[in-house]
Amino acid sequence: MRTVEEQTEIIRSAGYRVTQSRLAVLQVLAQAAESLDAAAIYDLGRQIHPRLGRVSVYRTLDLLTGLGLARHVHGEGNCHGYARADRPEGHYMICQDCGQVQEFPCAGLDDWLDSIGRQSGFVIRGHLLQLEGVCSGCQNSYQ
Amino acid sequence: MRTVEEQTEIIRSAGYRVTQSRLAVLQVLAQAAESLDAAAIYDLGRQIHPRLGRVSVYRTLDLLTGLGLARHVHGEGNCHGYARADRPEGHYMICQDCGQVQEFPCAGLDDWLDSIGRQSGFVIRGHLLQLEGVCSGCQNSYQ
DNA sequence: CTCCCTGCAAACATTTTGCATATCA
DNA sequence: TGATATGCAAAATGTTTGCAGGGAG
Repeated sequence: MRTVEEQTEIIRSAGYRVTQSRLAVLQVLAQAAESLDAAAIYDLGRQIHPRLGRVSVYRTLDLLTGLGLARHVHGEGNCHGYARADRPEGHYMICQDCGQVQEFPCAGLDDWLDSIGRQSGFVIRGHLLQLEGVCSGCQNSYQ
Repeated sequence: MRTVEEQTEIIRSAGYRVTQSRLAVLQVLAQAAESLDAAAIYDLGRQIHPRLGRVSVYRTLDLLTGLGLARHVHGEGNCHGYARADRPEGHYMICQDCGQVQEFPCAGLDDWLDSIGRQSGFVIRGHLLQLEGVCSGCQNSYQ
């Protein structure tokens, strides 16, 4: 889990400025366990930086996505969500109850994908594996 | 691969009417190998049924999705795409070259998902596995 | 001090709703 | 024939662009 300071250093060393707007979006994504859409990031970001504009949210999300600090979360429910990206993209679990996005161990997946590719004749260049279910925290809260 | 006739029978037996608009959308999805967004379905559908309206495209896609005859295709490129659905949803491959969407054999996936659930404490209720790559047809055309 | 980045407003694109009419069963 | 589904128009929603001013380096 990268700190916000480490993230700002990535922005700076890529030649971009570290601004109030960008910091606000970074902090919102860092604090939120669940994935958020642009509107939610805007609302939460205004609590940190009241002058934040919608436009900067979109532009910042593009920037962060390009730098690998954020990523899209797709799916039936939240098609336009964004979450911070710390690890290799492509695998995550979304809790249907609390909306939290978490990574999961993916040992063995690449081997399985290789065999799928061989069977189907498809050259696999990338994948998106998203699980939906209930996280351990929400399971406990039902007791 | 269900025929359009079989699909219309599913619509009819679910208590819905088989209309020109719904037929046009069905035929567009049946003819298109790749996933299409609402605008593309509208354009192509008008060639079949010129009086087709945008609204009916949206409403028909909702209906077909509910009946399991169509499904959303998400992903970085085409986040709002729709494709016909013939088999259990959740697994498909998208060709980065021609845009074709195809199913792939998913033997062993459920076992793997079970082990992921056990390791992570996550109760897995559904999954979305989307592979991106090059289909065998497009590989051949490079030769 | 300079240029990048911002926020506002407006343009633009996409999806949903209201309602009178057409059409399927 | 009667209820469902349609298409138009307009509203609502979500995203992008133009531009003058502000803030990071």
